[in-house]
Amino acid sequence: MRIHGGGGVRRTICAMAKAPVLTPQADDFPRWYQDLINKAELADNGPVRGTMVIRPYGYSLWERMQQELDARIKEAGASNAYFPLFIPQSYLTREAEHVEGFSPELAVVTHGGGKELEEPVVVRPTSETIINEYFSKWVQSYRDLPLLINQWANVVRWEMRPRVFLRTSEFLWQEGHTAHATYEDARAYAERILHRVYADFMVNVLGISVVPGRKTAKERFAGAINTLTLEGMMRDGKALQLGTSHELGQNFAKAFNTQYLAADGGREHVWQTSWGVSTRMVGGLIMSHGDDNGLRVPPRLAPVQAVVLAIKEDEAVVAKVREVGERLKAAGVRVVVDDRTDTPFGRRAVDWELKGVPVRVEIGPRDLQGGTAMLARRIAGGKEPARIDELPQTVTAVLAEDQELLLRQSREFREARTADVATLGEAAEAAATGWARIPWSEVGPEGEAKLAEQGVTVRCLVAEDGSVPDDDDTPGVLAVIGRAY
RNA sequence: CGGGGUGUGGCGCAGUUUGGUAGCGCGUCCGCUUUGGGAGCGGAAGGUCGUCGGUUCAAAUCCGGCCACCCCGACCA
Repeated sequence: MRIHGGGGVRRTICAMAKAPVLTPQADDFPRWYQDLINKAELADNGPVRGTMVIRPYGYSLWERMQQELDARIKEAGASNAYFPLFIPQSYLTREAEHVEGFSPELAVVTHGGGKELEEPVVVRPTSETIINEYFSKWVQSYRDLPLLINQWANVVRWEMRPRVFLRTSEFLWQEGHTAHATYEDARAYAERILHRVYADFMVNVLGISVVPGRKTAKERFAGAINTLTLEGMMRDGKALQLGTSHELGQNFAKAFNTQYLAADGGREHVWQTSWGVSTRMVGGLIMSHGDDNGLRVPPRLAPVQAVVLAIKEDEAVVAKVREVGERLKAAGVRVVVDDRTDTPFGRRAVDWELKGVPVRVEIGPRDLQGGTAMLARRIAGGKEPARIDELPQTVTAVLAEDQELLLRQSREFREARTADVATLGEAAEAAATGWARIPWSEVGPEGEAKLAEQGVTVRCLVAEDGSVPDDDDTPGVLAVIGRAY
């Protein structure tokens, strides 16, 4: 166990004698992940295989993600709506590739009201089809375009190998669906969502240094003509797709006959996009920033940015802790006061550390004399005295600083574990510990298949300057390769 | 679906080889002492050992069937 600050040799030895709170990442990363989810009270497994119960603290992380994303989505012009959970099976079969992509993982309802249904009903794996059914009614004229809709919902995809937050049979997400008059409009919108909604959120709020890119044909969403992605590197060097934005072309428009009357009187099929991020991001957050002491939540996301702890039962201490809590709250800090003095201090300190709360303000009788408190930083590490009367400014400054620090760590970790290579062999080797960048011309669909045999995939294609290439064949396009969740 | 493994208090496990009164750690509850890094001591509750059958004086343990779950290989946000 790591001791913050100048605890001294005696305390260190004492602490080291105890078993670690979590399985260390280096010992067994998946086990560490599970331990953390349990001990930080993020989630439990549900009774049906592949389902999860999201516990209050875990759900509060998701709620913060929703708040931040919802604001950005609305800023991009989309409106929220809600479509049904149940979809007629026939809808799914209308877009050939789409059905093929999903059929193995569909949950199908065959009975209702005690009778066998005439037509089975599918539990939505995504709402593309049902939304398109309605788009075709709503879109008549070019004046109805663009139509920009978003939905917050749960979806079901029967997973063979589930993992809490990363791959569950039911998960929560946001799915955006849009219809545009032109190919160019649709493409620009898919890119806008990728960069100004998703990447902005992931980089500036989650503090994850994601790589935006384009999926290869093999990795593309069933029914899309182009899939854009944001890939994050987890602390075990594996990749996690944190969000996607698709150009659907006119595939669904044709399948659902969504046409509009153009200004010149011609009938045209609409051009569409769809895009989503899910509760998988909670898993990504854990695996991007977590360490052997628990989660580390970026301040801008944190449902609890600071906790003020009363070290021991003492009237003056508890009164001061509450007062500090009020002052931090007034300064705009999301704060919790922990005055549960019936629980030992060490237990509470460890619990908050596990939950990744960025700042802990610890106040005991000794601190009151000097008008100071101990300020422990979860992200930068360390513990230092801070003047109680200056806490609102100090805490605010620390939160801002550590938000940047977390992003910097994420970026440096990813860069350090990404190798520029020239051959497939080297790429596969690099994938053992991280990612490889290799000219796409060296890989191609054949190389991609060969890598897949070793459990390595092309995460995305990027241009040399880091931008997202317009197509696979642009000269100089690089493939980012790695193992993935 | 192919290969491997496990089913024992809420959780994690030992006990099975060689049948003989069901145990340990964590958690929970009560009491006292504690509270500056997962507190200590004392006491308590809680299990028809996955399930069905067989062998036996006696089965968690041996035999057979079934069920469930987990891990590794083909899909996925």
